[in-house]
Amino acid sequence: MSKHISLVWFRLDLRLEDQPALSAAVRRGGEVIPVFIDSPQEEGRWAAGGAALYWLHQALADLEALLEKKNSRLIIRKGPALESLGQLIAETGADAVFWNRRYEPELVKRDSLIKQALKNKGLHVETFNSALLFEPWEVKTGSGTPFKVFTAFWNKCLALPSPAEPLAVPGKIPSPSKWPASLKLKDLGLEPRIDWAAGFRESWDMTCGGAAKCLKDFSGEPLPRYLNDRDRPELRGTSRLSPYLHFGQVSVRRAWHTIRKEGRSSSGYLRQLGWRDFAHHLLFHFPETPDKPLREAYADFPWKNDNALIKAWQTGKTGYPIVDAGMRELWHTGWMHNRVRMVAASFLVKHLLVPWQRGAEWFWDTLVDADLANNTLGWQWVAGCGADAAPYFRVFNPVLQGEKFDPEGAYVRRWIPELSGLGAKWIHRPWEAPAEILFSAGIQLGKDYPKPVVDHEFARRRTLAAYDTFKKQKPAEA
DNA sequence: TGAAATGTTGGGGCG
DNA sequence: ACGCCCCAACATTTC
Repeated sequence: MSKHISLVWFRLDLRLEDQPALSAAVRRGGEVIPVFIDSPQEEGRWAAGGAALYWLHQALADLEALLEKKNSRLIIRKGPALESLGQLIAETGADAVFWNRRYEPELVKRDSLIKQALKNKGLHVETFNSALLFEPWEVKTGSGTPFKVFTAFWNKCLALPSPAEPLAVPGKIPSPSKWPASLKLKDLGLEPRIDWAAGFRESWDMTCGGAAKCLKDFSGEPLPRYLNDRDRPELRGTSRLSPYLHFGQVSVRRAWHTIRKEGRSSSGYLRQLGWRDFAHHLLFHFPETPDKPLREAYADFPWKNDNALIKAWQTGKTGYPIVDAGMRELWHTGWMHNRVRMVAASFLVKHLLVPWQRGAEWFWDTLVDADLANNTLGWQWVAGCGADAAPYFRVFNPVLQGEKFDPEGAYVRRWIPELSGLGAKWIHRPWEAPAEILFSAGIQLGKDYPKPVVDHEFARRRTLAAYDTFKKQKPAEA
């Protein structure tokens, strides 16, 4: 009997620690061939956007380096996944394929077809959970249905057996006698032609080492202060783990156990990891939600699609400092503080009445942590049309949110330098500042910084009125 | 994981 | 001393 040859198909699990597919292949014995296949067309409308592709490139470069230190390699291919795997199997004589599961609807369908096709060819195929604390189908209500309310979901999760301890990095990854051909990472063209990513590089170490450092740093001083500081965008109060978790550069089980060891102060952050699982739970059970509201009646909401306003929002020129600061942080670093995400998203949907899908698309293209489950949950939550959503009539006041969570204006001043001459009293409402204050701050409103694109009070009443009309038309669902 | 409008309470100024 | 009013502070309701 010939020896085993196993393919390990890397996807959003670009690490060696707690990598169940890799560990299973190593444990099986024989040769192990790590593979990455670039096949964006199979992810359909929600193939990774620009910011995420940039990160993906760096993450793959890091994974190549980590594998080479283990005297292994990463074989890179491009094209339909099944075809690419089939070619590799033919070239190498592989008799097994291992991978970790993904939960995006297009990929669930594709992967189950691939699994069946490979099994039909007599291959050994095994898939694993590498991305979640709890699999979407493990968590069920008493009547066996998926959860739609987070707290109930999370209580149920906490009653289940705790997620497993992370697996160690394999000691050795046995190489094949002959490596199959591989593309160069550069050949995938994941990086932009024009280098717009300087701000990303300043802001992030996009490697597994960077992920480990991020987790370690957060689990120290910031963690006990998390519930106090997480809403303060000028502080480093949040974990900033989201891109690492998305690309699997740190295992969520590693994060879970590291944080939990810190004791009682950890539950607030663990709950946030719970929201991440909940988002995947919803995406898996309600696969239409990236494009359609979970509460179907909202499909008929009287949205507006004003391209000039959308552009103002995207470029951080709405005239509301907290919104604009967030949108500029996003553009520069590929990330936005969560509190500001809520405010900026709410502004697009409720002040400008732009369909939440437009916002989801922009975040999808610009966030390095763009994740279909989280993005979908977040936008439907803001629009009031999703599971456990904010009621539609809950309209964030961008001035009050700014004053509450950026009381000194430090965050606004950092991202909107043209306002840096204003003090805390006016920085979140420059249009109300006395003329002499604006003058001495060197600001000509409407020139250096825009006047508000819409009046808050007007917008608030308009959105409530729209909701009211709409609700009457759709009494059954709203 | 709101904000605004409305309602209630209680202290103090003042006739 | 007492009632009245004002209004800030807080609570509740409504959107």
